[in-house]
Amino acid sequence: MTGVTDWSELVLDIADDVPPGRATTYGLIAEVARLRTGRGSARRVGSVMAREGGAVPWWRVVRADGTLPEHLTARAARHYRSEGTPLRPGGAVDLARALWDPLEDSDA
DNA sequence: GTTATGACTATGG
DNA sequence: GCCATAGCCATAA
Repeated sequence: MTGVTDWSELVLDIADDVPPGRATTYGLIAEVARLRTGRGSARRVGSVMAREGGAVPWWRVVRADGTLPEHLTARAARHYRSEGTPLRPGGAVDLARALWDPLEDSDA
């Protein structure tokens, strides 16, 4: 068991597990959170990240299309470059190569 | 109680 | 590819 008590803590815990050079999506985190707590939505994940995302590698959590909101792209791009995250033209994360599935890794 | 809002997503034109 | 719409669900006013 994880010892996680709050829903938001679970989201942050998953985000913290994303390995460098990879990324996951709001939707996937929401899916895992829903399996483990019975509720959750991508929108809710975004709310948590907006509030407490500063405590985790937030740039590894992207939208379903690999992008982030405009105000975060510049900062995220710097991290991607230093981590070697595969990108697509335009600066979005290349999810075809970089996607990390929390469901796959969650058995650990 | 209802409305508006948000680091979302899927679908259809 | 872009834009609009509809679902989504917790929070704040």
